[in-house]
Amino acid sequence: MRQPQQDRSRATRQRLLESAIEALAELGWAGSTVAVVAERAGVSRGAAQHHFPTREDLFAAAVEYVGDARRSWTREHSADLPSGPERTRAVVDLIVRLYTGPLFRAALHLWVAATSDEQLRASVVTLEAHLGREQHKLALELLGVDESVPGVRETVQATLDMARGLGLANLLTDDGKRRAGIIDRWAEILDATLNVRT
Amino acid sequence: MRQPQQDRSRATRQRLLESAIEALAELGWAGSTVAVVAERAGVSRGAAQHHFPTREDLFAAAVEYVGDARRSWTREHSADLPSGPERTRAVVDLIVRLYTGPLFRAALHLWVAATSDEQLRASVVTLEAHLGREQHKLALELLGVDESVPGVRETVQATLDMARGLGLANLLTDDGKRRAGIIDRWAEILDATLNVRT
DNA sequence: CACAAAACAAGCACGCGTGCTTGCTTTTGG
DNA sequence: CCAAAAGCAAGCACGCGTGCTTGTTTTGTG
Repeated sequence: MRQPQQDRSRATRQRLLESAIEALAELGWAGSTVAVVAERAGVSRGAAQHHFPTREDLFAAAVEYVGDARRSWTREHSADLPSGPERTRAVVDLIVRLYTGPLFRAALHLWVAATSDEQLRASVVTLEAHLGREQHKLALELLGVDESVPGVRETVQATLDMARGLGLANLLTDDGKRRAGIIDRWAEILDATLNVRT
Repeated sequence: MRQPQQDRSRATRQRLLESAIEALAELGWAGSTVAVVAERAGVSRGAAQHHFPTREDLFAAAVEYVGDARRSWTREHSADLPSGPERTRAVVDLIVRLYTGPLFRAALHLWVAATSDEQLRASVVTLEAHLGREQHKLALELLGVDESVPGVRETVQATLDMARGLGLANLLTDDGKRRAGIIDRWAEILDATLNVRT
């Protein structure tokens, strides 16, 4: 891919991608028609097809895009975290919010769609492998714990998996209050389990 | 619904439902065409349509069916659990297996499909509300803990949510070894956190 | 200023899944 | 034993989404 001289083209492509993940989160895989995505982006179907010849191409790019978006969201929000005793709770909350936002919804639709689409599956598993490792490292860092201590690795992974599960539970019904209690409790458990911070 | 005099009809309906959730787990929502389901059940499309006039009717019934199946699966497997110190680990393993089997895969496809289908959504949320409560009560019972103790409720719910998350992670890639370590660790944490058993 | 290439718009044909209709077979009840 | 009803098979029409082709506008360059 060479550098597009037209900013307009870039902007259109960008909007197409944003509309794609937006539609994915709202309407699901089957509902995210190229026509729908194009309409949301404010361009014609032909224009969308110009940028992404086939539907597969569009959503393959969308996979990358949603990965980047989740990455930057995490980076953005992990900046301002308290450092006192309530840090653990804040970190858990951040992680859970990562898995309950619209980006995760889009990613979830991508996952299940990838179940029955070989092409998509390949894109998604490689992305999720990278992303998963990154999130794990970030969680270690934010919690200020050492992975070499036995049990820590599994505990952190369990935290991430629990966050995924909470996100899943939040799919159909708003789960806010139940979630808050669980986050509180889990933060307590984490502090009691791997309290090796200064 | 009156009692069907023909066993044959009942059997056909049964096979239709089983094929539906089987197709759901393997091919996903969009791939589970009524033609596909009918073919898997060994009946014609018209026969399927005779039992379930519309596709919605078929999968509405499938929602009930997968709920019953998960219920009976749990009941069936919760019978033979050890009672020694390794019971906690066995219980956690059982719960996680409930969320990693084909039944959960089918349910997951149902969930995400229900995201963009109002009819289906209604069926799924009511089912999941009941089922969730049941699983929670069962988990309390199997673990032998008292919900009135503060924190216990949240901890058990966290366990269920983590199981959901593990099931989700198991969607695209086989996750067996990683899962085993997390289950071990989780059982340790549970024992340390809510050890009120004799 | 002109020309070429890219971006974009609009329309068309094909495949496919659903729902309906028609005809046949088997079972149930009088 | 016969008629009515239910179970079941096969075919058809409609809607819709995708991919392709053609035509128009905009952008960058000699």
